[in-house]
Amino acid sequence: MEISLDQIKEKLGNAGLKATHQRMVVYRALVGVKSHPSADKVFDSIQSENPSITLATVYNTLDTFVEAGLAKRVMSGKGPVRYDARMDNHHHLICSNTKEIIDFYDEELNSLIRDYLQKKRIQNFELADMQLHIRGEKLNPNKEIRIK
Amino acid sequence: MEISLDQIKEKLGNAGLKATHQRMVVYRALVGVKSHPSADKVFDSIQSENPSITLATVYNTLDTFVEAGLAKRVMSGKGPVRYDARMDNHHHLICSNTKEIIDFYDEELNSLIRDYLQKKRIQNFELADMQLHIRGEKLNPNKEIRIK
DNA sequence: CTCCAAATGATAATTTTTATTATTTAGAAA
DNA sequence: TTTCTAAATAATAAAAATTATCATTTGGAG
Repeated sequence: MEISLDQIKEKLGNAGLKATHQRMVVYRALVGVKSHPSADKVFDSIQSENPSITLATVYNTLDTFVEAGLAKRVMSGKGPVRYDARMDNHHHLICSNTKEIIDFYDEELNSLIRDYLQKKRIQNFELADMQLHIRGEKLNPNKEIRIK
Repeated sequence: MEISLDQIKEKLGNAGLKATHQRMVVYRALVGVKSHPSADKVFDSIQSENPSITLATVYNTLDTFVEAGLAKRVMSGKGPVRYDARMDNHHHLICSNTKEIIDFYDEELNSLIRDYLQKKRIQNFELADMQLHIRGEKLNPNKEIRIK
């Protein structure tokens, strides 16, 4: 179930962004690639179909998406910044070995943390979002991570 | 209560690292500067007293510290990687406005999350550490953030 | 359709980080 | 204490990541 161009156009519109060809392509790549790609990886993945789109444009576009609330930056430790188009609250398992960033959706955990922070009353700080970085190593790099 | 050179020497020794002058200086700066400095900031802060220490050495040294378990990388979004010498489990409030990274120590929160993850049984993944990135904005950039 | 602010391409430049290699040094062993 | 050696550092250079500049193009409001 790939995202359609119309859906992307709508997303961009809702975010107050012009629906340019470049943005459509970058957004589709970001959603499609899954693995929380770096700007460079996005560039690579669109390169052959769209040779005219510059790496600088990819950077700018991803930046724009982050500003507009269409993507998040995810940090992995070393190396380039990586991006995530999934905006619903979720967490990340970060494998120091394979550099994979694996989504960890867990509504129960979300509310656990959210409620706790709420209770804490952090003053002079408007919370935008929070995510848990769970760092570790895959024991078998070739196998998937199974939760529960 | 500044950390003494002997204490640093001991820390380095325990981590299996030679206690070189450069490492002592970088470590002291890292602990002293508080604000989760970037390599560049560490370099700046030691520069005048230690003009012979190269930026490359600062990078290498910080890297070595991370490998050896004496420091952690902290990511702030944009900009360079920042480092944290505090190794006990704690979280970070990240102000998108001032770029500040503020420590958030909370033992109750730690065990809340730790216990939850334990219960979840994440397979094929050896957990090293976890930290919560709490992103937001200081309402008044000049005032402190108060918790509870 | 026209028009213009906004976006992009095509660089160039900067910033951040890593690599290379000759020289120096901490600390183990004599 | 002195000697010796593997490890660490300085002094680059280079690479990787990111941002800036500015002339040209374009989405979409009117």
